[in-house]
Amino acid sequence: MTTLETLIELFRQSGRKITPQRRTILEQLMQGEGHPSAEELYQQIAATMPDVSRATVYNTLHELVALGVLSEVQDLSENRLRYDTHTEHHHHLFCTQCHALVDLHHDFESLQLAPEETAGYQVLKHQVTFYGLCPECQKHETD
Amino acid sequence: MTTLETLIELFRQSGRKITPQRRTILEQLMQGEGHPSAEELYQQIAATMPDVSRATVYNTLHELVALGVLSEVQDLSENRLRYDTHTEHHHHLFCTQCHALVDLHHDFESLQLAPEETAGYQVLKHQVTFYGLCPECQKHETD
DNA sequence: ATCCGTGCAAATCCTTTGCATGCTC
DNA sequence: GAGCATGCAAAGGATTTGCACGGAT
Repeated sequence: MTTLETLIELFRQSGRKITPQRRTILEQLMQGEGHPSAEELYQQIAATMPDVSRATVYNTLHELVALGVLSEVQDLSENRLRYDTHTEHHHHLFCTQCHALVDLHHDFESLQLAPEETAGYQVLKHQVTFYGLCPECQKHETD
Repeated sequence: MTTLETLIELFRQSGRKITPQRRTILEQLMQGEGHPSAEELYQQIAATMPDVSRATVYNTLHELVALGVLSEVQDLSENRLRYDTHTEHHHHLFCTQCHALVDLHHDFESLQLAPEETAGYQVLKHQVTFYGLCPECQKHETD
């Protein structure tokens, strides 16, 4: 997780301008807990800043992804993108039924590939996704 | 990988009907190598069966996912779904620049979660994604 | 003063849906 | 023959784009 100040500094240093809209978007992202979609974020921003444009929200999200401080995850159930502020190394628990997504912090040390396995890729990081049923969906399993 | 015959049998046993369209779609999926999107698949089918409807392709893909013989994977660059016929246990190599996706068969034995780490999830399987640069994008890195 | 960022609205792309017809079982 | 699958076209939803105006540096 990055702090708001760091983000603003990052924007400035990359020649981008800090506008009230962007500041609000960054604040919302930093204080949020989950993996918001662009629309959800837009709704939150619009609550305090009624005239924001969806285009501005999308635009800012793309900037953040380009800066590497935000990552996109696909939401298969809703068929849209969600955004994750945890760009540091972490993993996911994914419910195959309701598609809920939970962050998981755990260090798997043994995930190295032999050079001949990488298909020529220069591997920079990895992520493990565990698939299964979340507590809620396990309850409904008995139906 | 499943065989065409197995799939057809699976359709029949689940009370679904086998139509020429579905047969063609299954054939294309089985003989393809990559991770096609619905549209790419539609184009391939349309080459030999000009009147197929996109709706039929989407419909059949959903049936296959429901039957568990096909899995959806995210394509962040094009913002659409891709389909993977390899539902058996395997992993992915993903290029963060061009978003190319390569299958990787390797058994990581030590990927177990302690009960208290699972957030109540009943974990059924896991997948490791390695992020990095594919050979092509490494070449362009020197620009 | 210079540009970049914004809002608006239209456009685009992927995917879903409704309905009448046709085909599998 | 019964009921599901199909094709078509329109609808829906997420995201992108063009453009003139306004604000940050």
